[in-house]
Amino acid sequence: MDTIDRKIIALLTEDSRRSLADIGGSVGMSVSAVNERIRRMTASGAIRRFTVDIDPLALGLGVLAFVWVELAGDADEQAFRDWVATVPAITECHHVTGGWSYLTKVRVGTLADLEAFLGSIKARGYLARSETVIVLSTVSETAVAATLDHA
Amino acid sequence: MDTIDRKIIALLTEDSRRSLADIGGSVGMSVSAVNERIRRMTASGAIRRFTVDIDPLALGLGVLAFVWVELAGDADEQAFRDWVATVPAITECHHVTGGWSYLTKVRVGTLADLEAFLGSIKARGYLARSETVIVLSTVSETAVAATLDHA
DNA sequence: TCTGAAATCATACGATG
DNA sequence: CATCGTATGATTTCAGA
Repeated sequence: MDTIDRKIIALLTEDSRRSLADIGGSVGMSVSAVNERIRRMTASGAIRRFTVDIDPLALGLGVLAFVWVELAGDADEQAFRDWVATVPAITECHHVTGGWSYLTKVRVGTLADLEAFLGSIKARGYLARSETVIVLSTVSETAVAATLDHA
Repeated sequence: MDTIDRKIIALLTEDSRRSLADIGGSVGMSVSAVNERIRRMTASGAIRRFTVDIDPLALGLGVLAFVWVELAGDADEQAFRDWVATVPAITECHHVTGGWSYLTKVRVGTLADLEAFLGSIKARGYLARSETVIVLSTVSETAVAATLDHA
């Protein structure tokens, strides 16, 4: 993972449909060298996958919220984690420091959907308490490799 | 945006390097029809871009934190938003309901970097107060279109 | 890592329902 | 108007050095 790899990642992050020739021109390398580097980064897991960035609104997911969760004392933590992975509305779930156990990021279509979602967590008995913060607007939401200097 | 469009999005989210022929086989359509649909969704903004999903660790970004921000009473809110967009460490920034003004998601290499980052916010005079929550582990972090049923 | 050939693919176009 | 089949130019892939 050298400077050239990082530059390739930055270029692919911008547009992963760029041709190998195009990328090669930007980093001063041949098509096959670039191809080999991408293959290696994909194999090592540095590049997790080639994907598309979708506008949530296009999928009818106009409501974004963060839900803080404190698990009930008798809750099965592993069962909670397994369940989280199966719920489409939960796009992120992090185990965090501070007064709460988990922070989840939730995307749903309407506030009614959000209410239903919160109800389903409660119904499963995972919750000791929770707090929901609704996003009014998003200032920025960028990929991890937006730039090359991250000092 | 019908069922077939959503299926195409789901397939591209999994692997955007799939060939049009492959996708066409999955949705029962010709190469040209699939191509036209992808072109249309890209033009309309439903597909924002083709990109790669990068492992933050591969870029040396091993520390993830959420920072709650309450802007100072005399802070220039637009200046804050503009500044946020220029800081590589800030991967997300949302205007939220509740006791805080903004929730930011921050990725840095080390806790020292995190400390430096917090210092730079303070130095700019934006803050009335802030609270930092550090992520211990991430249970899930999926794309928005992971499935087709989001009811 | 490069060059060059071979295979695969995306794209454009006219036709069809 | 969306979809299709075909032709063509571009692109990825793979061999050998």
